[in-house]
Amino acid sequence: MQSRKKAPRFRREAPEKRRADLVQAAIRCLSEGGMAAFKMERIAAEAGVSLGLLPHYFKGKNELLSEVYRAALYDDVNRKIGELDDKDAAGTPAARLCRIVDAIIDPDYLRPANLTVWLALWGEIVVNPELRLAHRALYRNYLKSLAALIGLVAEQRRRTVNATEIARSLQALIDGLFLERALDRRAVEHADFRRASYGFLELHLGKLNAA
Amino acid sequence: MQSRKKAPRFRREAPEKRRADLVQAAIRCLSEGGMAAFKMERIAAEAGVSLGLLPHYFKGKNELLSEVYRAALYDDVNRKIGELDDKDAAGTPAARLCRIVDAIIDPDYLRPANLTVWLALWGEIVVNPELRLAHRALYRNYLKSLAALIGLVAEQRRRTVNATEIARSLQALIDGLFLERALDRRAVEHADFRRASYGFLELHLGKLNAA
DNA sequence: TTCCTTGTTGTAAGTTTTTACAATAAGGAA
DNA sequence: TTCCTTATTGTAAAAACTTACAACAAGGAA
Repeated sequence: MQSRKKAPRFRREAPEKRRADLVQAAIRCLSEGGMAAFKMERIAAEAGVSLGLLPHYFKGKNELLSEVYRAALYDDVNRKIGELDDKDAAGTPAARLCRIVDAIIDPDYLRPANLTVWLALWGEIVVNPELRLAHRALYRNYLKSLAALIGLVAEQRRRTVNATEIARSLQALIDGLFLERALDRRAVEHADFRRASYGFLELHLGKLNAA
Repeated sequence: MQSRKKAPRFRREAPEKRRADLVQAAIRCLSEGGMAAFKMERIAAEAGVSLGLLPHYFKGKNELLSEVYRAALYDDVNRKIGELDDKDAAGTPAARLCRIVDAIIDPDYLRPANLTVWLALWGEIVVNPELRLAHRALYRNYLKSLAALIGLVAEQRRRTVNATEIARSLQALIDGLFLERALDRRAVEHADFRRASYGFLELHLGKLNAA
């Protein structure tokens, strides 16, 4: 009676995959409803599993939140740092800088839904000492690498600039526009990000060959 | 026996004053612990009243949050709009612009604790349709006024600029630095705000006589 | 096929937080 | 002073949420 073979009531997943799925589901919840939507039951539903599975994978809400931070911000920023610090990277420093800027203002990355996640995490980072320390170390590292590359471009062009300050202001400008976009989707187009960020950089470094 | 006159167990306040006090207490909670600290009992304690008083003044948590939004952001931005739109304001347009910029980067205003409140409210605005609509109307209005003043300065100086874009980028730059400061208090000094904002404006409008 | 490991479920207990309300008393009015 | 209005309290019911756990079953191993 093969046709009577009952369908399994649930699917057993490899722990690593399930864990990653749960984190992704949590991120989706954050992007839809901010911290208010970061509820165990909702996350389980979003992942298509029962509530009872969560404590099996995460000791508590806080551990899940840390994992979300790691998956959403940490890995992302670290990828940029990796690219920034890649000494064997192809192209001139200016070309590498353009690649990084393009990555930072990637349209897919600047989705308002994505900023909803950032806002929620920032709101937590500011208030959670553990996350705050981790984030500071990460972010300083990132800005340092960005500043180093900017300094390299300036050096090649025989320009004297405050690379640290330019890097910080560039990131601030982009974050600020990102925020405006999240609060008012139609307020900022992707082209605005390009004009603002490249415009700002070129004021200090001269023409960059943006793609 | 006058000396035996028992001390009152509580003080009766005028409803308007008590209401305002409660909202201020809520803001203080937000600034200390973000949305996680936006709890009825904690707010009552912060205001020095009993938990039971809150439902007497606010139909629910959401109503209190709206009041907080009004008190913390709405009034604040409206004050700036009022100053921006004041046709009888003293001084040249450039001087007025400097006054506004100084107000935006007021050290007292840029306290990290204050940004904690903004972060919490932004996180809510993004997710709460009612707040979002209110905030958009308010903010567009603000940027429009700021752009108008910038346009006026440019006109006087016979410069052709995209005032709307400059206004938006200026605010984005400041917001972004504000955010960095909140996440890492020592990362951005007040002088950095001055240099960044005036530097940015002067690139487009020429020298401004910052105080 | 049968067995065994462990991922998964359902439920319920425990905890925190919000909301409701009857009783109390502050403070002005008469 | 006495009375009256209503701001305020204390408590408890209700709701929302997290955590714990015993029982079940998927799916690979033998």
